[in-house]
Amino acid sequence: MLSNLKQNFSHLFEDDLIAEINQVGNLIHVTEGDKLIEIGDYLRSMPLLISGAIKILREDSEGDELLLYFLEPGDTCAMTLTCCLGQKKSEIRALAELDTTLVMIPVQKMEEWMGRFKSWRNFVLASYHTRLMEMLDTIDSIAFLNMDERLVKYLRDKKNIAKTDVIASTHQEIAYELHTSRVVVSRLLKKLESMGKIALNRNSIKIIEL
Amino acid sequence: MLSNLKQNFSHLFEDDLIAEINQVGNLIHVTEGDKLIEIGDYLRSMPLLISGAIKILREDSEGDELLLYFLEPGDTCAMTLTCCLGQKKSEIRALAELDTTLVMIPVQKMEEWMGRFKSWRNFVLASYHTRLMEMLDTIDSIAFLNMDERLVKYLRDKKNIAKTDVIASTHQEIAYELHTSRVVVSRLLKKLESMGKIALNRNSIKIIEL
DNA sequence: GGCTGAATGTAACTTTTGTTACTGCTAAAA
DNA sequence: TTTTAGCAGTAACAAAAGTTACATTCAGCC
Repeated sequence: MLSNLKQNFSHLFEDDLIAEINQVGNLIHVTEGDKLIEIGDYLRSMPLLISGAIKILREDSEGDELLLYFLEPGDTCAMTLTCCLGQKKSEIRALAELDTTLVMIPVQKMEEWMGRFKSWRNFVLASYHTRLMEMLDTIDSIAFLNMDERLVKYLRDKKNIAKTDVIASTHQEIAYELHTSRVVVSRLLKKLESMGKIALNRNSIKIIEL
Repeated sequence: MLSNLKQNFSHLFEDDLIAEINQVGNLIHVTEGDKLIEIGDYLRSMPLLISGAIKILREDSEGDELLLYFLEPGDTCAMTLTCCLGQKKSEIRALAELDTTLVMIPVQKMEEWMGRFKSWRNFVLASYHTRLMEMLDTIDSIAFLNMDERLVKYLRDKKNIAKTDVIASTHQEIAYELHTSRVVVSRLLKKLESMGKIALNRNSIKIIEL
């Protein structure tokens, strides 16, 4: 575990802290599609992402979803931080977007480290910063962009996260994450295809140039 | 200033910290409509809200606005926190919604206090928590609600912030903050009036029952 | 090979939101 | 008092998004 940890976090944490994380952290692997957090869960540990990607989703009153953002290696879940510290229920759902490896840190430790390690404090604050910025970005998208532009952004994000030009999603799945309907997604995808920007196949979309 | 401080923050901070805030903090008053932060500003101090209210706005590429949320007494600006610590430009605009009193804390102090005062750490973390929750709420509104519901929510919020049933805004102002057009706002307000929920007057809206 | 269920394509229509254009009203300035 | 600028009301239309309904295609299974 140490080697993996260092790869993503050594530039952030001093060796002492890395060693402690190595001691108390719990290394876990999850597979694409696995659920990590459900809305309403109480959380007792926070994740440090070693590899893979996690998607964070919000749910409306009808049970429909909206993709908020992705977590990538080196990230932690800011929502979890605040939930742990405040003993609050989770307001979001977290699913593995890819096969993912993470280190789980017990709440007590993260509180203790806030006092002991300046680098930990900075990491936690920086995490909040990036998360607030991601949320702003999400707000920009849904408030300022039309669905066709949001779809293009979504495809770009997916491509960057999975590091591949072929996105393995159905139109229905995309519709869920953008909080719209399958018909709308099909319509707009077709338009993108006719513009030569993507190629459509059953269960997958190839990005040509976006 | 001490007395004001204690009123809003004494349950959060130990006396030592209150005393220090009293020493290094800079008490300022602003009038409704005053601009506190512009997009792109570098921030060198963080505000603690004593009285009044601040509205936080986001801007799109065309220069149009969107109301994100309000800050109330006892709050601080989470965006400012991250900007200060990360030496980043502000991503938001802050305007005085009401006549407002705040204490400005220099960046160096807030960093120092993070190490020295547990209560300060908790306050900063709790601030991030509430702000993330507010942002989630904003996302819920724009992603899941129709304009008529958003308008109702907006009017309720305004009423609660100003603690009055009469909202002194033009339709144009409301349209800016909801990122829609004046005609749409007029239309929906008229509908609310015909349902007996509000009463419309020039430059003001009286909330009857929402 | 034929069956089946999921995925996709598409037309037709509705609803919601945004836009344009013009009206009249009101408060404050001249 | 008259003028004027900003505010509000509303009709008519356009665009974006959501809905319904049905046809077609495809992969995997029997």
